[in-house]
Amino acid sequence: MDLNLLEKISDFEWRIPKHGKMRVPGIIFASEELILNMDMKVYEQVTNVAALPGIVQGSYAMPDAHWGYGFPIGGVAAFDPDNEGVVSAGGVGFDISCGVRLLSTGFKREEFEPYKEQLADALFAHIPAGVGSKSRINLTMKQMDDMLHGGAVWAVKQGYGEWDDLERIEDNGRVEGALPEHVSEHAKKRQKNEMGTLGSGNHYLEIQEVQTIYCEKTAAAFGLAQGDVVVSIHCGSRGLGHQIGTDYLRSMLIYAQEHGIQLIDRELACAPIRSPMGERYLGAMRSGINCALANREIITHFMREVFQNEMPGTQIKLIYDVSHNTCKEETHQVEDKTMRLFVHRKGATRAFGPGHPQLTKAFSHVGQPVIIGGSMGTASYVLVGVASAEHKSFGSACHGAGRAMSRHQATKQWRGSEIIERLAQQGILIRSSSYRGVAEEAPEAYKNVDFVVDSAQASGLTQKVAKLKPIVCVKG
DNA sequence: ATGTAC
Repeated sequence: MDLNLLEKISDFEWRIPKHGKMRVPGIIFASEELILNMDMKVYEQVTNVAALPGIVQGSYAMPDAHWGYGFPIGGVAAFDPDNEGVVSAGGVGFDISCGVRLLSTGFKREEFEPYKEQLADALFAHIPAGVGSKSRINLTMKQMDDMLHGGAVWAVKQGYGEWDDLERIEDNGRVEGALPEHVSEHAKKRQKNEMGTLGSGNHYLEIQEVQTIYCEKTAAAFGLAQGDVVVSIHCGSRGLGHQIGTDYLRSMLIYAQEHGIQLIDRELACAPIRSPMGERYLGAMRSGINCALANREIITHFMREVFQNEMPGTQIKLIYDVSHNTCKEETHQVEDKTMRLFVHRKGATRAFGPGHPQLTKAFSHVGQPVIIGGSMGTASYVLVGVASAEHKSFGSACHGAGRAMSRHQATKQWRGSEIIERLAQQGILIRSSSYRGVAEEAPEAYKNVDFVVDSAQASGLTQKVAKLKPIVCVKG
């Protein structure tokens, strides 16, 4: 991206001044180096989003931003429902409520070391992963609707997961306002036997070691100490979310045509929040969120079964579960006004600071855990929400490393088998059904997650708590 | 991300 197009606010905050059809400025939170390496497409997409009806305050890009469908991945935008505000399927993303959860195993690295090979094999055997992976759970259409209403709460009621998990999931494991009747039959059929599956792409289940602690007090509040063995699960709403995105993108395009709405980019198809189309999408999207929350809960259950078999007596506790592809109705302060807004976070994590009324008791005094999934074989981070993010980004932070290179380009440059061998030499075990998938996820195909997280902290969006180093990675 | 193109 050309720095000459931006106004520098600080070393880590840059403004795209309002021009053309923009209703608000664009703001990119990143170091000069990250911005120089960002695609011009990010500039275009942040600018296009700024022109959507009802957008409030700014169109934001996080330090991990890259080119996405319509909205950039790493994009945050909030809309006023009472002033023409819209909801956009491309603004949520196709993998609705894709997210990461972090769990503690109670083991230290030295205790775990002798078990790592057998755990890697058992997890890979027990948890379905890869393109089109199928589950041993097969839901009826009635059960699908119950799941879409109930999210992780439904999963726990079915015997997958533990009751104590729920208060450690965003929205306590289930969002209100899901309307499964607005999810197509086709979407539900695709998902019937995909509950508890990892999927492919950048999704994974990883066993990690807490390598560095940046803030002892917050780490202790989260239940993390140096040398602890933890598990991260990164996945979303699988075929269901994707089908909802596909269905509503088409419907929103037709809606725009019928209502004479001019779209700068067809990929930004959207509908007013206060319209039948907007309400139907929101109801379907919330069903997608519940599906992803249930999916991560079921995968957690399968993972706990594996630990129970291989290391009997293990108690695995959920630390937190965040989503990073959502649109949520939230209360925010805009200048001196309190507003109800619909906040799109696409490849961006909610990051509420201490004292935020939506946080559960466990985190109300310390701030929300923000879990950053790094790329395969590289570090992940645990961050904490800070109050300053509230007025900067509607309480949002980055979500991962962010791609630096397309999947196609990555497969031309690396071979999966070589990457697995190289990581094995570093003591990192990869288990995957697809060499091509591994090549697409080569560490070098991503931005440096350290730089992304440092930028997020320096720009006042979040604070570092801990750095996690991979030990075992089960990939799709 | 995705039954990696209806």
